Amino acid sequence: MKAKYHHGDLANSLVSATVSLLQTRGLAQLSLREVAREAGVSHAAPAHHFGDKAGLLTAVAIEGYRVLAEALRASQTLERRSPEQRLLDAGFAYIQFALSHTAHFEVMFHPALTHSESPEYITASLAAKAVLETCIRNFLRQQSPLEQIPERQIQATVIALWSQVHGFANLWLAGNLGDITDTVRRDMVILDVLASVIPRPHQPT
Amino acid sequence: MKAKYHHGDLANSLVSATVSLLQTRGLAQLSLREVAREAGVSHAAPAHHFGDKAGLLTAVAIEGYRVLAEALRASQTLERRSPEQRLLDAGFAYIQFALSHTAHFEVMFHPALTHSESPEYITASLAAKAVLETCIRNFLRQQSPLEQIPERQIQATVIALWSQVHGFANLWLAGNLGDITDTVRRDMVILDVLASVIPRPHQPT
DNA sequence: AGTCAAACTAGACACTGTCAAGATAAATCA
DNA sequence: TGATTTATCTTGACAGTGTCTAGTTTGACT
Repeated sequence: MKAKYHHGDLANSLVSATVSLLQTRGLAQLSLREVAREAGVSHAAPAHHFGDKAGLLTAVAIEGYRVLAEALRASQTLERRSPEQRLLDAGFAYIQFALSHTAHFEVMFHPALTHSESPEYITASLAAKAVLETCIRNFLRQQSPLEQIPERQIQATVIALWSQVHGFANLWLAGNLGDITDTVRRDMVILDVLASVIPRPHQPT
Repeated sequence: MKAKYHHGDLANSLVSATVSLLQTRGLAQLSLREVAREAGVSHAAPAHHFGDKAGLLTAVAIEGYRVLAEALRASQTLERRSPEQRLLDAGFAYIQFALSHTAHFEVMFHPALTHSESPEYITASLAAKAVLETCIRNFLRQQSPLEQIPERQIQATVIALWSQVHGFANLWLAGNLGDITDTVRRDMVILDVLASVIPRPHQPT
């Protein structure tokens, strides 16, 4: 806040300003110069810290992956929950994150906007995915504790459930589920949808 | 192709050029001026036909919805298919469309890029969604022909299945399913995932 | 043939991302 | 402490962008 030459924590301030502007103006209207203006620095300051626009958005995405991973972890700490409930909790947390952190979410899943090959990005991304996978593995293990589930089927389930919640969030954010605006009904729809996709005791194909 | 002053079919040519450039350079690098260059006209020609950049992308999105609707319809014309197979056909067609028309798909589901409130857009969008919904309704009807399925559950199923294939396509395009690069295994994964989400005979919760 | 509207061009403006060079403050070290 | 080095940030410039206005060309219609 102080108007010194050396800001002190400019990098973080720029990320915050970016997220803020993404939420208000949207991705298409975002400009490095406006971010700089919002943070009260010169127009070239962001480039110094992040290299280029993609670098700044990379920082946003990494922050997003960390928040998502933490939200997924926190969703599993409730007590006295059945395996199904735990899985629902994870899916619900994923969707909650997407809908409440639209700026992060959008950037996270558009690798063309970021330096998605950078080590920090890959690390953060894989870490979040690992938490998600653990949730599903725990569910499968508790659901059929005796028999060995083939790895192939586990992977398919991970992809299926991830696709489910991810697609739901995307369609919601894109306005394709627009009939349901009421906030009360919204939670019910999410639960309905999530509940309908929990794998039943599996029959081999 | 003729270098006349009046191009004759410039609007369509511009849409084609846009799709072509989206596939090669990507959304972030797309510029109206390059589209104009690609089509061999002046830099302001696109604006005349489509108003602004969003207008041009709106035309791309509408074209996408039409192609998608047609692909879904075509997927249901195979003979001697079980209800489950028909549903798989529809889901498979949706994913095939997304992966083979990435430019359209990306624009279709980012309403901020387009004039998504325009009548033609809404019409095309709803038409495609209606085809998708019909596929799922047919499946549900044939799966349990005697009992009445509550509309609420039908809607939840539509959202669930749509989310599934949509999320799968998105994750795939974003590179989050990157472990699977082999084309042969790719189809198997898609089928695995799709098969794992077909609703079993439903038990009330 | 003459008129008019549509199709397209030409030029301008403010804005953008990025680069090079300079200014300033902090940190390091004698 | 004082000098120097280093990271931080500014300034100015450049090509490229979307869009606006005014003009030019063409085809169609009476």
